[in-house]
Amino acid sequence: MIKKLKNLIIDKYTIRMRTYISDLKELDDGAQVTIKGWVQETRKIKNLMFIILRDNTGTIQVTAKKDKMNNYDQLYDITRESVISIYGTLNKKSISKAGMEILGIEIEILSIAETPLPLGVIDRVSADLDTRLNNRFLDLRKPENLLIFQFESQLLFGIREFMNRENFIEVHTPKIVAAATEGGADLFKVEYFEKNAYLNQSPQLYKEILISSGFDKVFEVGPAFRAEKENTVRHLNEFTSIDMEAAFIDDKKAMEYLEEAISYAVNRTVDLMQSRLEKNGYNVKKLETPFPRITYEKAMEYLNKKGLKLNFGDDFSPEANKILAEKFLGFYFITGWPADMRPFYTHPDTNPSITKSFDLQLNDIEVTSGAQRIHNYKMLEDNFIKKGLNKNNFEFYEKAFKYGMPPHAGWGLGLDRLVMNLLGLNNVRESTLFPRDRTRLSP
RNA sequence: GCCCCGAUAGUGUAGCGGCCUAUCAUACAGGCCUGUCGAGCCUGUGACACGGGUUCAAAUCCCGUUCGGGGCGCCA
Repeated sequence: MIKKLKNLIIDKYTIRMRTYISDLKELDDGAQVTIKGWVQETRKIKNLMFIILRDNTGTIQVTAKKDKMNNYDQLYDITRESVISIYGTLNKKSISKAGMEILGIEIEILSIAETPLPLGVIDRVSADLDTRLNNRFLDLRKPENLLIFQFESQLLFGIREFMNRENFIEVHTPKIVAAATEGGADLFKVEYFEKNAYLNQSPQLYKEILISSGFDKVFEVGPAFRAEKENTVRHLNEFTSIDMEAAFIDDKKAMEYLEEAISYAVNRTVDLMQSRLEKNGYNVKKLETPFPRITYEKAMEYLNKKGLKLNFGDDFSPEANKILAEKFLGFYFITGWPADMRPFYTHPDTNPSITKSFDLQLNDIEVTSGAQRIHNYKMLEDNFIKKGLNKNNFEFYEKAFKYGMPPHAGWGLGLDRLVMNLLGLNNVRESTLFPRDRTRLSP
C-alpha cells in the first residue's frame, strides 16, 4: 500500500496562502482556505472519511467525500503522520465536536509516513521515556510536548526583555577553554589541535572579566557542560544556563534581579498561554515578589527540629530539600552558605565562615546559585591557596583583578530545571529537546 | 564512584519451572460501512535482549555480557 502511494509523487506542490489551524476561528463560514500539516488520525467509512489534521497551532477535522473530490482514492490510503496540504471550505456549522471542519476540495499528499510508527503520537498506550527520546522527532509532535518548548521560548523571551530593560548586555563567551572554571575535575576534555582543551562548565570567569572591562551588567544564555557521572532525574551533562553578573551590586541586589526577572517572565508567559497550558495539564501559577528568604543556619535548625541530624557545613540532601519544600512551596532563597561549600570566588560575609551567597530553590530543586564575588586581588589569591588551587591555571582571570575590578555579584540559572519545575515535569530530560546524560549521546 | 531494580510483538503489558503452539490493549494489514469524533464489527500479521549453565523440562532458576530505569554522592 505504501508502495502504491509512493508512486504518486509529490513534486507538484501548489503554493497557496496557508492558514494556521488556530486562525480558522477568525474566518467566516464558507471561507476557502488551505491548511497544511500532519495527518493525526483518520476515520474511514468507505465513501466518506474524516482526517484530523494537526499543525503546531492545533487540530481540525477535515471531511472528505468521494463524490466531491478527484483524488479521494489516494487519500483513502493515507497513513497517520503523513504530511498533506488541504484546500477546502470552512464549515462553521459542523456537527463535529469542535463545531468546525474543513470540507475538502483538493488534497495534496506531500510526504508519506511509513507504518507502523515507532512511537504513536496519540496512542492510548504510553511509552517509556527512553523510547520517547529515541524517537524524539515523533515525541515532540505531541502537542503537550511541543508546548513545553513554546513555554520555554516565551519564558526566555520574558527574561531577555527584563534584562534588556535593566540595561544588561547579552554576551557570548567561549565554551572551549584551557582550564577548569572552578577547579573541579569534572570537565569534558577535547582535542584542540596540538593542545588539550575543555568544555566550559560555566561562564563565571568570563563574566567577571567583562565586569573588569566596564560592561557593568552582562548576561548570557548558553550551554554548560559537566562531566559528572550523575544518574538522576535532575542532572544533565549539557544544559542551558542563564548567567548574570553586574558591577557595583551586592548579593541582595543580585537576588532582586533574579526574582524580578523570573516573576516578570513567568507572569507574562502565563498571561499569554494560560488556557493552552491548562488544557494540556500544566498548572502554572502567577508569582509575587519578594520570594521568601531563609538563612542556611535557620534552615538547618528547622531541619534538625524535623528530625535530621545536620552539622554546619553539611549540604542539604534531597530528603532535606523535600522537607523545606513542604514549608515554603514554590520559590524561596537559602542564603549565607558556609565558605567551605562555595567556590573560591565567593565573597565572605563579615563572619568569614559564611559567604554572601544564595541558592534559589523551586520546590525541592535548586534552580539558581549566586553570590557577591570577591573583587579584592589579595583576597582572591588567598582563596586559591585555601581551596588548594593552582593560581597559574587562572592567570588569564586573575589578571583582570589587578587593574581595577569593581565589587560585583551575579548568578547562574538552570533553564531546563526551571521549566521542568514550573510545569511539574518528573524529569529534566522532558524539558530538554535532545538531552545529554550519563549514557545518551543520540539523537 | 556506590547501592537497588528491570529487559516478552511497532508501543505498553500479563505470565515467574510442565497448563505457553505466550495474555491483553494499542498499533499495523485486509474486509464491511456516507457523519465519524477513544468510531464500530469481522479476519489476519507480529515478541520471550545476547551467551553459557542447572533440569527429564526454562520466558520463568543461576552466572556473565549488553542495554535501560531509579536512588545516593554532587550540582543548575
